[in-house]
Formats: sequence, C-alpha cells, structure tokens
Amino acid sequence: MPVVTLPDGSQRSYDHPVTVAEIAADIGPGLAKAALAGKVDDRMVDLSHTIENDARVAIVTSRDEEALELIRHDAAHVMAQAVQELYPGTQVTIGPAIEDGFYYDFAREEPFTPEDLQRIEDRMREIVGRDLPIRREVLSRGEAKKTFAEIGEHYKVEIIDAIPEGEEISIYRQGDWFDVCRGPHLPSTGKLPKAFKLMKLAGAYWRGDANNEMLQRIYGTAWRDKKELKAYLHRLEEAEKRDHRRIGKALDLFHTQEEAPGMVFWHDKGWRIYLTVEQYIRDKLRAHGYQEVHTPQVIDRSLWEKSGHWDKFGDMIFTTHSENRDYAIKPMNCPAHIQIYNHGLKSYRDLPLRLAEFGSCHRNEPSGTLHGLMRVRNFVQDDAHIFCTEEQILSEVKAFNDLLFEVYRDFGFEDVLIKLSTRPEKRVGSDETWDKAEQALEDALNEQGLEWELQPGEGAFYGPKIEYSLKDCLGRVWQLGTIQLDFSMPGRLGASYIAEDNERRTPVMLHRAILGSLERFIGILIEHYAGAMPLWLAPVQAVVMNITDRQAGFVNEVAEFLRGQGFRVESDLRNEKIGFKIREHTLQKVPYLLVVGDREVEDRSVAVRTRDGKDLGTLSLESLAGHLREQLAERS
RNA sequence: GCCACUGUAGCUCAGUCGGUAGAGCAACUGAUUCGUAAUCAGUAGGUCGGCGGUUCGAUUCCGCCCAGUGGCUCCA
Repeated sequence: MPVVTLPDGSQRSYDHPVTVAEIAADIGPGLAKAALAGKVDDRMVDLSHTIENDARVAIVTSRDEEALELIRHDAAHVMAQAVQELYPGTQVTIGPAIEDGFYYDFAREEPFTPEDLQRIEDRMREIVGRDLPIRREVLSRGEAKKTFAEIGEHYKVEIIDAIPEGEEISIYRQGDWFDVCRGPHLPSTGKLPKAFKLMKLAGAYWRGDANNEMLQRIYGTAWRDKKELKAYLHRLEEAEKRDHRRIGKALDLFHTQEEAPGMVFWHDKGWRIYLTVEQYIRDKLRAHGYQEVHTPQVIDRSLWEKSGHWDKFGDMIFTTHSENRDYAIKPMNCPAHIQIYNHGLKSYRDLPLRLAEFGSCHRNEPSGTLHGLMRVRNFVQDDAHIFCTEEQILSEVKAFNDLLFEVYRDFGFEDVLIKLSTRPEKRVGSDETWDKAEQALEDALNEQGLEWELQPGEGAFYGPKIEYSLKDCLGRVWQLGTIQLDFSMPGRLGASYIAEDNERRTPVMLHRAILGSLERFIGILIEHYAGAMPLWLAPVQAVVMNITDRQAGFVNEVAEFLRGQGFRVESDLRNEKIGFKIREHTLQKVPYLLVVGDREVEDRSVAVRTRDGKDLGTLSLESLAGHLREQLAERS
C-alpha cells in the first residue's frame, strides 16, 4: 500500500490506492481547493490520478511555476471548445502550450476575422463560468479512431495513428466536448484563471509541412492571474518600443522602400554605426591573422554551375545578362575566395590561409520572410574562409570561438545560444572524415567550457557546423555567427596544396562569420541598446549647444576642438530654449549634451549632461576629452 | 512562397454608412535671446500604395497587383 512522501519530507501512508485529490484533501481543505494537479515522482498528473505504489508526491497549485503550462494547455482546450460551439464544422488539430501562451490550429473553410477573436474569447469566459468537470478516459486505438471519425475529425484520426504502439491513448472530456490528449489537465474548466487573451491569427501548415494544407492558427496568452497578464502585455509594449524598425526611423538611421524590397537605404547616422562596426571587425581580423580581400559582385553563371549553387539555389539567385552571357549577382563569397586561393601554387606551409571579405551578397529570399534589417535580400557578411588541413581544424575552431566571444563581449552580448549541427542523411565525404570533423567541433566547444545544444542531422550536406544566435527584443532568435566545415567545395573548384610528402591534397575549407550579416547585427544592436548606442558606436557622440546667440562662437570652438580629437560632435545653434534642445538630443540618444552659457564662455568650459539625465558638472575641454577617451576605451 | 491583416500630410494617427479629407508633432514665416526633457502666433502641406471595374460621382464598394506587419515554410 502506498507511502507518499511530500516535498517537505513528511510521509503519509495509505492502506488503499489514493488519488492526488484525496491526498490534497487529507493535508487540508485549503489545499484541496487550490489544487490544480499533482506531481508524482516529478511527472505531472491529473488530480484524479490514482497512486498505487510508494511515490514522491507534490500538489501543484496556481502558485507553482508548473501551473502555467497546465493553464495554457487548458486554455487551448477551452478555446477549441469555444470555436467548435461557435463555428460548427470546424475541425480541431493540435493545440499545445508554448512560451507565454498557447495556440490551436483549426481547419475551417472560412477565415477567422479579428472580430471572431473577441467572440471566441467571450465564449471561453462563458465556458470557464460553466465550471465543467474535466475527465480523463482511456480508449483503445480502434475506439479512439472510431470516435473521432464519427464526428468528422479527420486530423485527430491521423494524430491517433501517429501515436506509437503501446502508448496509452487518452481523451479528455469537458461537457460535450472532448479531445485526444496526453494531459494532464485541470480538474474543471472553472479552475482556469480568466487571465487569458487571444492575441493573433496566423496560418500554419498541417504538421509543419509546406506541401500540406494550411490551417488557421489562433494564438493566445494565458497567466495565473490578471496581474501577470497585465505585466506580460506591458512587457510586449515595452519590447515594441525597442523595435529596430521603429528606432531606425526615429533616429534617422535607415529606411527601406517599395522599389527595393529587402534592401536598405542607409542614412548618414546609420551608416556611421555601420562603418564603425565594420572597421572594428577589420582591425580584429587583421590582428588574428586574416587577409582581407574583395571580389566581384557579378560573376558568370558557369562558376556557380561548377560550385553547384546554380542547381541547388537557382531560384534564390538574382541574375543579369549582357552580350549573350548569363551572370549571377553573387549570393555568397566562397567560390570567389577559392579563385583567390587557386592563384599560385599553395604549399602546406601556406596553411592555414584565412581570407576575409565584407562581402555584399544578394539572395532573392521569399517575400514573406523579409523582416526589417533582420532578414534582407542584400546584406554584407563579415565573411571569411579558412583553408587548412584536417589536423588544423581543432585549433582553427578554437581560435574562432575565442575571437567570436571577444567580439560579442565588446558589443555587450553575453547571452549566446550555441548549436552544433551534425551529419544529415544526404551528404558528401566519408564517415571517417565526418567523425573527425564533428569531434573537432565538439572538442573545441567543450574545451572552452561553452554550453551548446546538439542538432543531429541538421548539418549541411558538405559538412557539420556550429551556429551562434542572439534573441531580439521580442524573444525571436536570430543566427549571427557560424562556422561550417566544407569537404566538398574546395575539391569541386579545384583547390589543392602540396603536402609535406610532396603529394597534392585538397584543403578543408571553413566558412565562418561572426556578425553574420552587418545589417542583421546592427538590427540586434539597436534593439539591445534601445537605440542608445554606447559611446564608441554612437553616430553622434556629443552635441554642443548654446543658450543664447552670444555663445555661438565658443560653441563652434568647442565642437572644432572635439572633432580635432577624433570625436563625432555636432553643434546646435538654433534659437530655441535650452530645455527644448536638451529634450531633442536626449530623444535622439546622443550620449553627451554639452551646454555653453555665459559662465562657460567665461572660464572656457562646458556643462556636461548625459542622455540619462546625469549632471557631470562643468568640465574644461581637456578633462572632457579625457573623460570621453576613457569611456571609449571601456566601450561603455 | 502560403494564411490573415494593414497601406490617408515628413512622422504618429483620426475620418468619409460613396459627394475629391482632418488632428498633434515636424516644416516654413514672424515674434521671443529665454540655464538642462516641448515659448507663442501665423502659414503652407495630401492624385487617401498602384492599376482596373461598378457608379452621375470612388480615398470609401469589388477585382488584380505591389509593399509592409504577424505567423507558417524556408534560410547554401
């Protein structure tokens, strides 16, 4: 008979199998009322779950983190019930809990409208009000399929078919409505907090396959109480204010327009950031033993046919035509770098050879994927290709990791997601080579104490890779850096070197980028800093402003002095109140606001204020320049 | 590319149940010279994303196209 161990270590023994609900009631009536589910040996179960053997048991209430997933999953069910009540004939498919909420995919001819969302939400509240008991039933595979086939739920039948043999098939019933589901669920719909909101409509392919029909997905968010919901909605609003597209417009950094979809018009201020980033990387690469090269934008189609890109990515390549020749606007730099490598005979003594380029690439990305600076059709990669021997892979990957993290840290990024992708089914190269390569990547990550995630089978056909990603302000993950081994292209394009034993060998090629695309990286930077760039990146580092016309001459003198020291400084001599100017330049996120009145002219100084509203007092020009230099060195 | 939504002044947005449109900020002009987040007054500014259709008349209704947004798929 079961002995139950509670989280505080206390034990209760029962002379009969007990349900989680009974245990909760046994502990106290308050807990019985608050109980939402149970956790038995760390597995979430329904309150009605019966415990027959000794186990560790915890009662899950709305105070527990685990309750969130439960609530969200239930919200999905309640939404599905509401939809089917309101729109008969709609089929349900799947509806999981996700980060911050839930969704459910429906199959229905007619599209849902934003007004429908309000109706559905209202009906959900009504269903919660009905306080329908939620009951679990186990069915045989045949029964389950028959049950859903009878009511015309064909997708559910497919789902049941996909459940592995031997696994229990359970359905959950609330009122007349039911769904196949592993559970667990709340004991009744009345336990679902009314802290949910339907957020948006979207299309989604059945089973995530673009060849399948498109379903209608409704996204919602759900929380333990109204306060949490409100906080979440507030967080979304705040995140929206950091959106790089919005800031890019407000700070006059760049724009895009219809005539050049997916391509960026960089304005003066945005381009200053761009050039600063580029120059920073250029210096780093030089210091780490890279050569910088530059290759043509337009290259004859025959080279892309040889490299294999024409066949594989033909529809993504922009082309142009002249005098009976077809050209590709280069979608990537690697074949061009191999052309440079191939000039002159290479010896093993030349390896590793590292060729870097700020390579402008054009790719005709599908229209639906474009997104501000994050996903564009014309972008510049901080690209480089390292030609080396198999033995050099490990040390090159390690050197790259060091360089990458050094760069990310300088830009203020600490939170990097790392993924290692290994051999896919369709691939080139021997298993032995893949073994060695994958091992080298893994060893490099482990030896450097980095946390990473394995993505088996996700590598390119030509080699395994590591990807480094950051999140944007809305939590969307964007890949920046990558290092990919390539066993295919050097051979295809005839790259070779003479080894120690005088044999001709094919080098391994490592494709690598730290920022990925400068466009995307700057997008991430803008969101990370909400437009308030650190001094070294700020397009305008300081604005000098006068209080009245009397100080105009000295303002110009100050601006000249600072520019002479290499700072990006502007002056604002407009006939406006000082408060007005301060406000404007603060909103423009200028790090230092330098005010000159009669007092400052008198002792040849400036009153220094930061964009955060901090008053640094009155400084002489020399001490101000010194302070700025310090801040630059700290990259703060 | 697929599904849904959106496209009105430089920006943010309102509006027209079909009779050629309005606010705030910005711009311009004038006054003001005022010490740390918005000085006052006036003026000007729009083929209502593009092309077609219905209509006496379309920014408004319908169709197609383009672009953007949110997802899905994709991302060498």
